[in-house]
Amino acid sequence: MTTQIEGSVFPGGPRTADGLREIGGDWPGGLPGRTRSYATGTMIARENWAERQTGVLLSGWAAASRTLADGKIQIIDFRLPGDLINACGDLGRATGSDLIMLTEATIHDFMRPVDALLHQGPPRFRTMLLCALSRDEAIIAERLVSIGRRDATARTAHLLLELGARLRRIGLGDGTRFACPLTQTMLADALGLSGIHLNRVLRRLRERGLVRFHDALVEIDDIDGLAALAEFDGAYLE
Amino acid sequence: MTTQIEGSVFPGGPRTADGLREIGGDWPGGLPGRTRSYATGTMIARENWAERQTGVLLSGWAAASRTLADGKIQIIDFRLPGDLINACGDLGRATGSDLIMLTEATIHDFMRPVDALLHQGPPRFRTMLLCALSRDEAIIAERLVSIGRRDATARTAHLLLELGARLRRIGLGDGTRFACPLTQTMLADALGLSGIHLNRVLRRLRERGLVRFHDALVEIDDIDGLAALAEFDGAYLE
DNA sequence: CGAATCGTTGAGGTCGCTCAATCATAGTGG
DNA sequence: CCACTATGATTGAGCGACCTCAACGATTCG
Repeated sequence: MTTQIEGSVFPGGPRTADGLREIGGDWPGGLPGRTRSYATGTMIARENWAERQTGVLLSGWAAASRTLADGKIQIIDFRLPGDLINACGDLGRATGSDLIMLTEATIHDFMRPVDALLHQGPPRFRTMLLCALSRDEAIIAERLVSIGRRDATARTAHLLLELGARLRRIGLGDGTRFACPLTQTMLADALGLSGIHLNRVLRRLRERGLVRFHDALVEIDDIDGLAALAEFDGAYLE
Repeated sequence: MTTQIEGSVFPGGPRTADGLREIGGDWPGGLPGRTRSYATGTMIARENWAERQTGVLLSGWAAASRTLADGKIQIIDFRLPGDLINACGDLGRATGSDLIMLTEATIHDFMRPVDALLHQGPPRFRTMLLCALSRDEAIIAERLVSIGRRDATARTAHLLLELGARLRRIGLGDGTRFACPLTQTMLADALGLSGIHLNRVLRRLRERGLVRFHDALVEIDDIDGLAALAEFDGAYLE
């Protein structure tokens, strides 16, 4: 599955996010820190976030999630290349969610408390940190609206459109066709649905000619129809 | 209703949040900006967030919310005294939610783009801004988990416990008994439930001896039972 | 081939929704 | 003082979106 994502759909596509380049460009001495790879399925539990774990996801997909006592899982947000990881881990609060690698992934850790980064890093970094945090919040808020007040169909459509738009911004696809290494169960866990029901929702969306999701590939056939169904407005993604 | 909150339940309680004092303490010249009052029900639509509207809620309750095309409302978060308002309004992204005053409220605007505050303000302010943002995100994420994966009863219990804990931190109540100027409909809109169903949920919680909500007052009778039911852990509130 | 994972479909149950009515309280104008 | 209205809480009845349990097919991998 990972191979599919990394290799076949966008063979020469960029593997590095714009956001990362921006950070690196202004940073004295380039990009200090340590880059590490993680295998698919690696989980960093929320108790294990050390203060130096503020970093950037360079490649691959990950998910911030929570697991409840009865085993139910809620994926809070998917992390795509360029997204900050654990932006505020050492400010005194528990991070609150686990991070699970959904593909092979590489993460660049800045190796410093985020507080030091904030005060000693270049001004541009401060702005970026603020931007990244506020975007995270906007994304989560939008998901909250979806889960709280949209039905399963609109909710699903909305998430697929969001993923397409986010991937397009980092050069992975054109917003209508993109590699998506998620299982239906994972998608359901992000949407607050059961996997079985999501399966039926996807079938209906497919039968209506709106979007197909198969073989780790999302193909949006009617982006206007889908956006209308979901009331999707990508402004919150900047 | 507002009088009830302001006057009777916690007659001498602090009206100013700790967080605000912290900001003011380090700020050169005290607390520059402008303080304005708003009447109950005043709404600042998300299109109207000007860049200078970054500020702090000094008193009263407000709600960040979204209204969908069919009229359904989702309250994304309640804003309590000390909470930042529109922390990232001028960073290029639409704020994404309306702000509605749920009581008479006063907001202190810093009257500068948040970017200027970030770079020119005291270092302590940068840290606070980051803390405030990450806390907002944690709160919203926790609500997302609730709405996505907890049933209506646990969801309701969780929110009431959260409100109690947040209010306690700013000196409004002891976590088990606090003024709450919300209607059941508002509570329902924050929880992704219908008002009618929330009413039944509240009745069941009352009959089980866990919590009572009446006359703009929440009284938690069995905080341990309620926390167990909701799997509540207040660590995400710092 | 056996095991594991994922997707797909059917059947039935339930949680939470919608529609509708009633009651309580407060405010308003005559 | 009393209609009249508006808002919010409460309860009943019926329905539907979504869940759970269960089975089965397809694919991959050791």
